[in-house]
Amino acid sequence: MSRSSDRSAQGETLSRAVWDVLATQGLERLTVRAVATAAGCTTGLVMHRFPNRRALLLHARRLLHETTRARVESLEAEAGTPRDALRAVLLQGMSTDEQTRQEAIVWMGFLAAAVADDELIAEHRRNNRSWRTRVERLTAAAAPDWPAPRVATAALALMATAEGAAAFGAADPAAFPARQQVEMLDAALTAFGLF
Amino acid sequence: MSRSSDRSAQGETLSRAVWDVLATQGLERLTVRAVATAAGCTTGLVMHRFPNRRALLLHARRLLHETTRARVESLEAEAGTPRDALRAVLLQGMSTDEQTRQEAIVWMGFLAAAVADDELIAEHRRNNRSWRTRVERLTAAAAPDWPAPRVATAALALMATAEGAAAFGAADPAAFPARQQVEMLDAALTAFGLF
DNA sequence: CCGATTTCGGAACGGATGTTACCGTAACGT
DNA sequence: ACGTTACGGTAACATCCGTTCCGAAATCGG
Repeated sequence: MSRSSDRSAQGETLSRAVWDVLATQGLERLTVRAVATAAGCTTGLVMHRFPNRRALLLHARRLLHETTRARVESLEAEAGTPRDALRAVLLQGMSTDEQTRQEAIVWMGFLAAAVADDELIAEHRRNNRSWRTRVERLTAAAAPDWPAPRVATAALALMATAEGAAAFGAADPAAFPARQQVEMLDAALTAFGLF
Repeated sequence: MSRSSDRSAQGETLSRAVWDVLATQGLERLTVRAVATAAGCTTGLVMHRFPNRRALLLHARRLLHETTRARVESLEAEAGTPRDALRAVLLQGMSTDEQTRQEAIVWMGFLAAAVADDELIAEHRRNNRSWRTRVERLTAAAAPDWPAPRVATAALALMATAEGAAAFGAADPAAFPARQQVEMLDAALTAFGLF
């Protein structure tokens, strides 16, 4: 990494390195040295950008949320109908290609790391609740005449379905290929009357 | 741990200690010493029972699968109807009480550990595929007149829903209490015409 | 162009980790 | 009762970890 005064760009590079290590080597090998190597710098730079390892992870976690939020909002804007928006937003959270599969692995890594980290678990809960609010809003838009409790239950079921599919596809892509995940999502949307 | 010649019981005690540490301290603190402390013994015993740390984790992973398999078969036997069996079996895989919530956390820990461990990921895939076969069988029994593809898709959706609910409830039990998870499962079963 | 200041590499340190070797001791056969 | 054996605790080892520190290099102000 060449010398640069753009600190936020460095934070992003390092966060990407965190994702890289998490996706390819797992949480157990997510060391400051491994992140530095993946970013092409030394531990010195990492520890000058972040006060400690936990802050590095927390920043990477936040940037992951911000990145997916931006992608989701873009998908939502591009969608023609509310039902298309709901489907597209749920689909991007599953393991349907190498990109989303790696994100699912990274997601799991952060979740496992959050067990022993108050700030990480708080961050996860904040983000996941905002994710839930979004899915509920999209579900309500896709079924405008539903009462709120029905919307909430269906939204929760769809969230859980996508999350589970992401985990399955991430851990065993051969057994849960993209096509099956898509068919499953469409079957769920159809079953709930949202497709 | 008092001296005992029952090696398999020790293996079970140590595996339980692995689950304990995984549930309360997370994968990052899952060290041989932490396991020994949780089991009330020293590292010496641990390393006499298992050739290395990986073998310890693998054994604990296998025992977890065996334990849940036994519980699931018991639930299946006790159920009055195929639909009750399907519902009960799915429900035990979610985070509806402290017991199952901890299991979900442990499950995630093993999954995160499997990223960097060939044997663990192979074990996970084996177990998860057998789990899938079971849910498909239960779904077929609950809807005898469905064609196989429909059974497979619905079973996958239900598995994913339960898995996602387990993850949500494990990470944020306040936001995803047992009642909401049960309502969600029942809504999904109803939507698929299996309740 | 030069001194001051920031930025970063890289060595170093204390501590933790997986693993090994060793030693006391309880259990067991004779 | 006694020697053997297996078992488990203890300590040590090499390595790796997060973090600190200092010097060098780059950048900036004049």
